[in-house]
Amino acid sequence: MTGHHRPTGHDVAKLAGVSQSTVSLVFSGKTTGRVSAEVEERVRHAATRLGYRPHTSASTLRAGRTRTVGLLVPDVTNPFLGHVLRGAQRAGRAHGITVALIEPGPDRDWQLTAMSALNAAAIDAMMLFGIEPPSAAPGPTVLIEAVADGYTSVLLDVRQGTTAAVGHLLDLGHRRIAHLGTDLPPTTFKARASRWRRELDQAGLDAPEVLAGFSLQAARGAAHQLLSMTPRPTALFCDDDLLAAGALMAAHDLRIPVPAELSIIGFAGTLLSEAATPQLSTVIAPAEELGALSLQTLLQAMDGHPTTPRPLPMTLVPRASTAPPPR
Amino acid sequence: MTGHHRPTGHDVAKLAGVSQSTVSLVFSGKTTGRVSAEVEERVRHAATRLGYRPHTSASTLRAGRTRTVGLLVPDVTNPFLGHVLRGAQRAGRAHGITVALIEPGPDRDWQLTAMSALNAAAIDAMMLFGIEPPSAAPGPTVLIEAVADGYTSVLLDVRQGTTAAVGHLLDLGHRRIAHLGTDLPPTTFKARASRWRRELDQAGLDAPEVLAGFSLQAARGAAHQLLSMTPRPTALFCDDDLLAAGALMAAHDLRIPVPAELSIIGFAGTLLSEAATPQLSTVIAPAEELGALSLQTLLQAMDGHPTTPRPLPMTLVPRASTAPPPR
DNA sequence: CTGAAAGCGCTTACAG
DNA sequence: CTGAAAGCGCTTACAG
Repeated sequence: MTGHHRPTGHDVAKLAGVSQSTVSLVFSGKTTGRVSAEVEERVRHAATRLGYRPHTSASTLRAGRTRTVGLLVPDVTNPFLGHVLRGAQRAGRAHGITVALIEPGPDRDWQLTAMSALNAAAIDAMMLFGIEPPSAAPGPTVLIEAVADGYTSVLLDVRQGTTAAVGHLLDLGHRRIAHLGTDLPPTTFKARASRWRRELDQAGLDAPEVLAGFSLQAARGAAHQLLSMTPRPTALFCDDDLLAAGALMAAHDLRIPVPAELSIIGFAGTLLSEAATPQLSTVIAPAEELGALSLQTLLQAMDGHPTTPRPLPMTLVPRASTAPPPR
Repeated sequence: MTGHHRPTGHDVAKLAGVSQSTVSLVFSGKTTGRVSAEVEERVRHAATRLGYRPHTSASTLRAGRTRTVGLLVPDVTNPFLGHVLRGAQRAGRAHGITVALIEPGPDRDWQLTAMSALNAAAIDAMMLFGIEPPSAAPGPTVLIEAVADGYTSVLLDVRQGTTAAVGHLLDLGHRRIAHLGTDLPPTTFKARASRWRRELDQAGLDAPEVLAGFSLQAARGAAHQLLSMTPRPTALFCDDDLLAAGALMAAHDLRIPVPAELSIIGFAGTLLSEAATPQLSTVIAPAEELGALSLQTLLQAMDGHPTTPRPLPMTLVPRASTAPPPR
């Protein structure tokens, strides 16, 4: 808190009997063929004694890189997000990269403001999750679970996940499998809708679809709509566990027993699906892996070796909310 | 991505026909009595034309402050956390402060490493949430929902919240109100336990207590224990909504109808309490307010005006998981 | 293998 | 009210 001015590279150099440049070389890991092992050892020893750590801002200013990337999201309270962030942070740690979580706020201008964090040199690059990208990327950018012209994407295999979910319901014998979707912009939601439709078509079936806002209450309302149709759907394929939880509430409201008279399946595999009663069948997304892969993909792009990783597979987890339809 | 080197204060100065110092003055808001309104206007205009933004690292290096504070937490997937972070970020925005979310990782050394982020000048100060503080603070620090010698704390009024929860159950007529607690270190959990005990004592009652790890499955197991006691508790006071959700699972396992034969009340007011079936009665913590207040308290401490705000009141929300005991 | 030196873009006394 | 100048702590050619 007080006193001792923070040790600098000069202080270390003096103690080790070398120049400040040498200290810098040691700490930036550019030591091979430049600094002898013995000198490096002496420098590290001196640094430890003084409690020296390179000053991030000084190095950023000089080198023009912050070694921080931003993860931009519309809503920091999204339960899925924590896992993605953790995966990205862990992957970043190995490369000395920090991941900053940024919630630009709901309106479009704020989003652009956040993008220009890049300009302000606060971050070197960014990952967008649930945020619509500007028409031209202001810097190295990766989209998570979304696709847009001119951008690199890291994706879940949502089509495969949807097929697994709908297939599970078909296997159980359901014929009226409605879709409780959401109208959020990211392409991931469109993919669920179109794949659901395709699966029904292939089975020669049809069923209604309702799009709801991304909240418990919105989903509850939308599920009420679906469940008051005649004939009533016997199963609900929901775009997210949150929506499935809302559907569960609606079923409860209407005294429709789950799974005896109604099967509900979610998507994502968040805590919500586990905590629900009955526990929700769902399709688990490998969230940490998604975060880690996004970060790695971003680093590759920054190194000038852009790659497009293949979509990550999702895993069907049948639990207590799905069963054969009543007859 | 390409080209145009980033505009600097010099570029703006040249365009506006002033010196770089003047540009700096304008952007650090130290303009009163130093720069005329007319010149300020000219500078801002030029800056807008060039898309100039001050370089954070340069200003950090020179001024010795990053204007970033860290929010350190043991688990970024905690559903309560998002709201705290959002409150802190919003409050920070008004002061030009950025809040960085940092998960040091489970083991003690990492925690110390994270603390020394302060030394690395990445953050000016920090807020600890669910993290045990080192014996001496390495810099300006505020504890959220915890108390320790030599530290400033920002607290929820957990005692009042506990009294509200237990009182609610007493009012409904319950006499065997067990406690499903957790053994996490932060003092907030001890406060719940002792206040629960006091409320029972005052009513001349006694009841069992089990401490569980902070997870759905641990809570489920602990609730099994409580619910297999004779006589069986008619109500469960749970330290958190997550634990209450686990208790709900246990009741479901044992075919004990909630709330007809068992009342369950949670703590926190997260999405989980709303999404549960039946919806959980709980005591809502003002999470965003907690985050905002923590940040303000931290800023005050950094300005040399430490204050200890009074604990934030919690709000009882009776929902569908509590009812009079069976007779 | 090692060091002297320039300079990244700001902030802040200081002089006028 | 405005400007010239020093310097924050690094990185990185460059010279030896």
